[in-house]
Amino acid sequence: METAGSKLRELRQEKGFSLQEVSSVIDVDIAILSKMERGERKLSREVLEKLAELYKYDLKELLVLFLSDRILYEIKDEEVGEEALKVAEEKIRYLKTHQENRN
Amino acid sequence: METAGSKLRELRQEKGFSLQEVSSVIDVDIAILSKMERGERKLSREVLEKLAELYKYDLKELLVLFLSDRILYEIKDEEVGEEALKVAEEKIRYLKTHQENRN
DNA sequence: AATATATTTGACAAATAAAGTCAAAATTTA
DNA sequence: TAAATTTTGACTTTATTTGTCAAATATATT
Repeated sequence: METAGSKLRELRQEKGFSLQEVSSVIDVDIAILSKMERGERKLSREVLEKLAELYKYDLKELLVLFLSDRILYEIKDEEVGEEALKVAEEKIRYLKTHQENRN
Repeated sequence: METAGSKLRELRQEKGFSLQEVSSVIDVDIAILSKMERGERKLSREVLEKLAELYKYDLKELLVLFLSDRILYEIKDEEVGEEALKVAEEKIRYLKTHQENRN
């Protein structure tokens, strides 16, 4: 299953970067990068954005993976997970039509 | 929009409980209950379960609200939120068919 | 209006979780 | 097998969450 981390690893390898190289460019510890790519540590939005830029890859596409990973984490072990997803969809549409996304 | 908190407040009022009463029964501080009902503090699963029992209300239904609130929180300000939801749905179906929900 | 009851607010402390650092171990590549 | 790369784990620091409490506010009752 494709995650933001697995996608980032794929991109890094395609570009031929080592973790060390990436680490020094974006100033994030190698160990953390390694863990983020493998999903052992939560990927931060900040790192995601830096890597999208470094790899010249569409940030939105990565964000979709990133957010769907987080959503999945909330519901993966839940019996009612799918239903919760549907309700969340209804709610987000409601928010959009009612412009209640202030601040 | 209905949230787990607003539903719990509604149920409490229907049953005629005060926050104090609920507080002493389930042993959670009044201030926290007040905040949880209004969404100012994250509702915990533990409290949700205790209240479902106290109010004799379907836990699964409350869980759907609870989880959808959490999902919404992840994506509410995101341009690609809806797309992320759809991808999350695909992923959860994938996990279900591949029984990768081990542990 | 005054009192009692109920709820909300905010400041603070305690507990928990997340994020960062580093070196040794393990793995992969040349 | 040596060099380069990646992974692991222990540890520290920082940030977030959770709990506690009393004062402030709001709502009900008499």
